[in-house]
Amino acid sequence: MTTKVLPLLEPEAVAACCPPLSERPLTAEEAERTAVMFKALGDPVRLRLFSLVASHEGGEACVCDISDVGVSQPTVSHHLKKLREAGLLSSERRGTWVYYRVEPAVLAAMGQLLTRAAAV
Amino acid sequence: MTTKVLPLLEPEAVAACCPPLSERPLTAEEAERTAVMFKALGDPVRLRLFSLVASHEGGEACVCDISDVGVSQPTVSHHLKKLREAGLLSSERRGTWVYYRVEPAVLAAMGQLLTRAAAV
DNA sequence: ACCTTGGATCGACGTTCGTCAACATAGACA
DNA sequence: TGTCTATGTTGACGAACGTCGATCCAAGGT
Repeated sequence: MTTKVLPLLEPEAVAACCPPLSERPLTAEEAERTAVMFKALGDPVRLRLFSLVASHEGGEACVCDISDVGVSQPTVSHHLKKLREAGLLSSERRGTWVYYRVEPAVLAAMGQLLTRAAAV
Repeated sequence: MTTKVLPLLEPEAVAACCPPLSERPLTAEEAERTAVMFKALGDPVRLRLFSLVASHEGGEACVCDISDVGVSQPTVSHHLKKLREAGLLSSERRGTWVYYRVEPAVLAAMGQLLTRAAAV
C-alpha cells in the first residue's frame, strides 16, 4: 500500500469538499479527506481537548488551560498537532503562551455532512 | 492499561449522551463513548460504505449493493461490523441477503454535537 | 549571560488497526 | 440430503497509533 501525503486541510476546502452523506456516495478521494477529520475526533483524549477549546471563552484557549486530561505534556502536544493537521484547530503564539482556536467553518461542514444525511 | 468493554451504543443512549462540544467540556466517560462513533467514520473505506448505505433508496442497502469499494469481501464485512458496533448502522437478514440501515437518531445527535458547537 | 517556564520534537515501546486468505455458517433450491 | 451462493469469522501480518521520558527551542525575568 502506498502512503499518501495528505496536505493540511484548509477551511474553505473542507466546506466545499463533500455533499451530505446521503446525497450520493462519496468518492474515494472525498472519503480519504473527510476521514482525516473524523479520525481526529475519534480519540477520547483529542475529543476532550477539542471540547475544552470549543467551550472556552471565545472558542480559544491557552494550552496551559486545557492540558489536564490525564496524559503527559508531550502527549497533549501530540494530540493538539493532530487536531491542527486535520484542520479543526489553529494555533498562535502570543508571547509566552500558545493559544488554540476552533475553526467554525470546518466544524459546520462536518455537522451538515451528518445532519443533512439524517433527513432522508 | 485496562481494556474497557464498550457495549453497543443504543440510539437513544447516544442522543441523550452529550451536549454540543462547545457547551461544556466533555467528561472522560462521555469522550470515551462519543469517540467510538467518530472513530467509526474515521476510515475512508468505512466512510464510503456508510455513504453508500445512507444514499441508497430508503437509507437501506444490501451488502451486495455496496461491496465494491476496492477491498476484499471479508474486509467489507469487518468494516460493516465496526459501523454496527458503533451504533451507526443496523443489520437485518431477509432471506438470502443481509440489509444494512442507517440509524438517523445517532447521526442527528452527532451532527448537533458539531453544528451547535460551531455557533459560539 | 543565566536560569526558569511553556511547549514542541525525538526515539522507543506496546497496542490497536486494516487487510487478506482460509474457513465457517446460513438460506435457497434441487 | 446435498450443493451453490451470500456473509460472517478466524488467524496472521505489517502499518499506524497512543503513550512516555528525554531533549530541545522560544520567551521572559534575574
